[in-house]
Amino acid sequence: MVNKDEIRGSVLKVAQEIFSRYGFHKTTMDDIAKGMGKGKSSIYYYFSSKEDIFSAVVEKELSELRSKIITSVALAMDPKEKLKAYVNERMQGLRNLVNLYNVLRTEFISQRDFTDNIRLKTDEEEIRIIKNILDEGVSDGIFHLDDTYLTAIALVTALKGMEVPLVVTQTGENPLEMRLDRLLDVLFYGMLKR
Amino acid sequence: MVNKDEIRGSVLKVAQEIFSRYGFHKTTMDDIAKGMGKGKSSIYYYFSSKEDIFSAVVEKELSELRSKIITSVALAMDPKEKLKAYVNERMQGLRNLVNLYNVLRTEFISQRDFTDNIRLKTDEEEIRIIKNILDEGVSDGIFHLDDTYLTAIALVTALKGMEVPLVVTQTGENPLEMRLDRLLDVLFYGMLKR
DNA sequence: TAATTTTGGACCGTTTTAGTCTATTAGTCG
DNA sequence: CGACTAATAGACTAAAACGGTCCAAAATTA
Repeated sequence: MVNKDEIRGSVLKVAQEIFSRYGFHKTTMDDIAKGMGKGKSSIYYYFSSKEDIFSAVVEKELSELRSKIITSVALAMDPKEKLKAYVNERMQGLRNLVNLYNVLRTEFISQRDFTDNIRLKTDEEEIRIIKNILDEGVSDGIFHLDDTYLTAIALVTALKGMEVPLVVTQTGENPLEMRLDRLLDVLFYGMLKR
Repeated sequence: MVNKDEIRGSVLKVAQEIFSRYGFHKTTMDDIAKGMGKGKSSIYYYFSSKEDIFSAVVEKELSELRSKIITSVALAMDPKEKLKAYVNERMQGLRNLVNLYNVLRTEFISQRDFTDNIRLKTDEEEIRIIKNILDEGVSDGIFHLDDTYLTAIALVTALKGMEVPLVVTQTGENPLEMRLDRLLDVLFYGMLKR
């Protein structure tokens, strides 16, 4: 036994690439096995099903983004900087996640349970993180908000809505960044004014 | 009847995009039909088979590249400029063709007849075009060549060989252009030197 | 209205697919 | 070496997806 987790990791690496390229349904277990240079049975030795691999890929991507965001936010000084850091990190991670999100959106429409579970978990976590930042800002007297929870929801919803044009306009200059900056300006204006 | 050829054209447009994204085998007739917002039967009303559509896509792409090259070459003044124009146009068209060529290379290894037919036809046409340019240059006393046919074959072979690294390094700077320029220099040097 | 073009949907035989089973190899430890 | 375990390949199966057909119903044209 070399290292089971290590091989599991490289399976996920291979799978992530193929999944994000071809989508869930067009990716076959044989594709992944071939990408590993092994037989299909070997893959089933490390994972119990195709969905198992896919969930693991999504989870891995999410947790990587999560930890990046957390450290980046922790390093920022005041709440305003933290929020900016959060949005920046999220935008970076977005590019990696876009394909997977896209897969979820386009391919699991008929399998609602699966999608909704992941999306719901993600959304709630994001809302919580942003709400914490906003709360901190409010108690510091920097933000002026009646309801930080609702504001966090609005921000997350806006961010999610922004993913679509990113998918559409993958090449050339990226209009998302500009729009997110504008959004941020508007939000800051709303929060900071009087 | 609106215009049968028009609809055929838009089917090809849709098919070209899906084929070059997913490859031949991973593209289903239902994908193409869905891309057209129609049922599968409608597609079979305009085309007789999946391979029929694929061939038509390749042919269309080739003829577009062909006419571009021809006009560009015709506009150039002397044979040296014509050869340069040819290579430049071919490089441009290459980017559109790369995916399709890639599909042919990677997916039709087991279906030799199909691939060889298309490749052979293409090669012979390219060789003929280049040979004509070289002949013109020789009779004008600009190129010094013993066998323009063999030289044309060498050039086509070289150009074809160049496609592979283009596929591999699609993003960022494109090493192909540099290498083609070098190749052209070398060829010109060989042809022009006393 | 009648004739023709175009379409959706059910359908069919075949191929591909996710997943299983088993036998075999490679590696470890005493 | 020999016994045990980890890891793999490959044949296999049931179910799904696939390319392609058929036909009746729209939609269009005349």
